[in-house]
Amino acid sequence: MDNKTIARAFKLCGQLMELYNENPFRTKAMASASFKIDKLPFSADNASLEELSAQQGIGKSTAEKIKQVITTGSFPELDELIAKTPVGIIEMLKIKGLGPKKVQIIWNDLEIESVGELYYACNENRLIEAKGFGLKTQEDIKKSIEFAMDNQGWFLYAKVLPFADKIFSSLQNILHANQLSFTGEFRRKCEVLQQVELISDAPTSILEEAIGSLKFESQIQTIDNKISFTDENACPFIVYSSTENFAKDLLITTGSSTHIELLTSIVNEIPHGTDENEIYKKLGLAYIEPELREGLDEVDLAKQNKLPQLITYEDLKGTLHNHTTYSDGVHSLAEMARYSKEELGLEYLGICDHSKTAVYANGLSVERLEQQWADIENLNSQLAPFKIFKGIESDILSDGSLDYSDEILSKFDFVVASVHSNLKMDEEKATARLLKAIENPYTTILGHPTGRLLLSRAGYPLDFKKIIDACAANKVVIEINANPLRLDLDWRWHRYALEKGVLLSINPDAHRTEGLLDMQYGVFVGRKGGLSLDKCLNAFSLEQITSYFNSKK
DNA sequence: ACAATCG
DNA sequence: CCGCCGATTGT
Repeated sequence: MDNKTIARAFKLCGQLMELYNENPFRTKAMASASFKIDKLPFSADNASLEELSAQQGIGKSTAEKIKQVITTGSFPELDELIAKTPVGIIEMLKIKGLGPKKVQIIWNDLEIESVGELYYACNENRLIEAKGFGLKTQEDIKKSIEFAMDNQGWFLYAKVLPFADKIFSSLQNILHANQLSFTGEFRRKCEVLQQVELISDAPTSILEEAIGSLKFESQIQTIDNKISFTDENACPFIVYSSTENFAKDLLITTGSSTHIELLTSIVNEIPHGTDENEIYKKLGLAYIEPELREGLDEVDLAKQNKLPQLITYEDLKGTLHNHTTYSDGVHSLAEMARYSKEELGLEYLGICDHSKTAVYANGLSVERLEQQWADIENLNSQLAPFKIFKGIESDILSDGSLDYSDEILSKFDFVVASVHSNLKMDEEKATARLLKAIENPYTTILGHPTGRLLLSRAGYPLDFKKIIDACAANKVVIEINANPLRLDLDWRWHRYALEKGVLLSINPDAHRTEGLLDMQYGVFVGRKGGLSLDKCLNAFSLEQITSYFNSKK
């Protein structure tokens, strides 16, 4: 179990305690325990009680509760609170704009106990009757509920990946005599998906037996050649039996419906073949990587044999945009650097802690910046030829300006500019704000352009063409934020950016050493977008990127 | 710390 | 009716 999941249990406990007006000191302690667990520099899963309680702010009783969460998923106090609370009330706490105080009013005064009822109340204009609620809040809550409803049944790729891999390897062990492959959205590496699909050339009866032998709580259903069940996140899994022609069925189930339509506009019936390569060849096309089979321009490109050579994880030579304990990261500068150099074999590391306005994230004052620079220079002499670049994740302030004076900005090797505050903007305002930041001569990279959090928060609307055109004109690189919750810039805009000559950068936005591994997710969506290594800033060698940064100055 | 909202 | 304070929520 990861620290985030444990932290969530403590957070919920704190919120429920507040909902029932329990002792505010105990409530605060619970909330701070949650924060603390989230920021632990090691996995609580394999830490001892002593190690845990040695942490500032975690006592013996919290340490014991942590262990209980790891083994049982909860602890007695939380269980009791959950037991006396309707599920709908707990769901409300997850809606943006609703905290314990507001939910208490909704429950007690309006006697609403489910998110569905709450939605009706918004539509009937009844929410404004409650104290603390007005028209604006009602609209925000309504939008939040609608966003949540739209995302029902969708799952984060990264969240289902571990379970999908587990199923795959278990099945492969049993079905070693047969072929087995992921297919569908999962094989296309879609950032969010509705189901994980697999396909095998084993007959249904054998597949059924193999799946049955895995240990599942969920029910297994078989219809024709499809076997379905759900995983612990309630994500549906479908396994197809393809006894007839594995390669053809794999191809047909992998591509999006538009991709398949484009293929069937070439020939009525997709031909058979020993593998996908041969089938594409029969269609007069170059082999199309699964990630690209979305029905954009890939079929045309394959026809002209102009498909890009897609980037791979191994192509990445360094990593930009990462945090340390100087701001809100959990690992020190030295730990981040050593991990990048020794564990990942990278040539360089860009450090971009938060700028001074991001106080909630411990953003750096000019004094602390200077300390960090000295720290970096010291480490650089120790770790050479490995290089740490002095960067910053500068807030784009409400008026579009950056967060330090030009004099300070000029001292960074590079600057990632991103929006963190005042996210509620219309398209015109958001576009103008970003344009101003892009036109700032010190901006090197535009960070997470839309501010979206997949399945949790919509980004602000943008005129993407204007933004990308401005990046081209001002030679600003656009980030592919590789955090699996962001994956922003969205891959659907990569092609346009690349056509305009804009470079992209796969940035993990890591807040701990393992966060650097998120670059893999960035590579997946970069491949969907058609990114090749020569257009990816952090696929540049140390020498190349050094001269790139210098040429910008 | 700071912004938006509300009474 | 305007604008300030305190509370709530999010970043």
